[in-house]
Amino acid sequence: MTYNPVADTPLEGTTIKAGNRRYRPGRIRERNREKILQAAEEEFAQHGFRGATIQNIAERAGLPKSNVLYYFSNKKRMYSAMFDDILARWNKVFSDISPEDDPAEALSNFIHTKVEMSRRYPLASRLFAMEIIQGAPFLLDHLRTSMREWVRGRAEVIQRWIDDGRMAAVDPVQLIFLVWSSTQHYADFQVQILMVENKAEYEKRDFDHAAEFLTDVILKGCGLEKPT
Amino acid sequence: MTYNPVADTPLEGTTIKAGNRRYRPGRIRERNREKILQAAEEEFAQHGFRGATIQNIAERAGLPKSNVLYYFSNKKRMYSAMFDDILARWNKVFSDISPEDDPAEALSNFIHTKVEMSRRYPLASRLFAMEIIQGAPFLLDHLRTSMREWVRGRAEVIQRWIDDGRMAAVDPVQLIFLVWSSTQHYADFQVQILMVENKAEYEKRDFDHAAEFLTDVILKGCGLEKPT
DNA sequence: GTCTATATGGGGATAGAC
DNA sequence: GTCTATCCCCATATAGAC
Repeated sequence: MTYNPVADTPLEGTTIKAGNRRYRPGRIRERNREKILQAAEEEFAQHGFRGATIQNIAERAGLPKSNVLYYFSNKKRMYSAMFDDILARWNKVFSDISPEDDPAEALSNFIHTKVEMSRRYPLASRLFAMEIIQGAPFLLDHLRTSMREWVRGRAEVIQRWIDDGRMAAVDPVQLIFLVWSSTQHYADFQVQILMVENKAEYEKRDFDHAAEFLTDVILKGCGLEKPT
Repeated sequence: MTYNPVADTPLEGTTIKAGNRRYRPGRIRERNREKILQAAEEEFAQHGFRGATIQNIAERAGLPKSNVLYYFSNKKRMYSAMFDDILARWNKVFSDISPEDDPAEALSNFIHTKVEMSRRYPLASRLFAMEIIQGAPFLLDHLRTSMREWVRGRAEVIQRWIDDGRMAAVDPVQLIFLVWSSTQHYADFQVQILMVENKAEYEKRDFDHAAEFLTDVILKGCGLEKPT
């Protein structure tokens, strides 16, 4: 495999002079990359890594196949780049908890944020689920390092709350799993939920309702009063 | 496509006489079908419909590829047959609820049964999750009919309990989703859970612990006392 | 019943014209 | 930077030998 010096390189913010015109290098590149990553998210989320085809991604993006392979030299790199994108996006939205917080309020926030994520980024959620189900070949390292650390940190905070008698004594790690699973379900199992409820598509209030329900049950289950 | 008169036909329990020996027709067939379906479960669960290959299924089953295609005339039929198998298996294990039951006991049973399913049939759970995430192309009809009816029936029972003041007023359908999502999570996201908890593999007690945790929180969340 | 050989199509990836 | 043509491999599926 020959190394493509242009593909897979991040963008720079500089401008250069070429011929007579001043232009931002990579303007088109930037837009095409975005279109491709968006299309890849759809395709990979629906068919998994092996089931996805570059041809389909190209069609979804409205670009010729070779163009896609020009921007991302191969399928694996495209898949990785997509996850970098998603993880970065998640880190931005992300809200943390600390021992000083009110447990009820913090937990309620956590649930609402996660439900909102399911609403706004259902594809990302499904993609992630798909990757985990497949054995996390690409994300194994992330799970073992960043995610493990994240869970440990949050679990410690919850344990502090319990030790201080501010909530019922439940396993903190299991509690995190419970919030994850119950909230992601609305994105990952969307089709099932819609079919069972006989709906054509989700509305905003469905998510609000789900968030309320989960907050009610989980907080109460942890011996907490719902915050006003 | 020519119709294969042997492939995809169910077995019969009769015996016939051929030449001198009396033998059960399809003994080998039966065993091979099972081996193939087992292998298909692994392969499809890991890679989805499009990502799975017949070659891989054959290797997992320890049979030549053509042999696999002899028993299941094509990929789609093999995929369908596998789901028929799984749904039948689930229906067998399945325990129902009725308005006369004690809510706490019934809900606790439901949770424990589902966790046990995740433990015993993780592949089936992942397969199902994968199919739903992909938009349920094969199971859409099942979701729209059997599953919808099932949920409605159970939701009615739960609503009766609520109307009779035997548990807190929570949305019955959401409650079913909550039990589904939180219990299946242990099968579907196994890799993530193991990585986060820094474990090499699950043990029986992990599932017992999970079931206890979920029963604690969800029952309490529904204003119920845990049954002894 | 079982396996080999093969037809046919599509997939990823590259070379090179424009 | 962009797109066409093409290579090579692997997939499904079938025909037919054993």
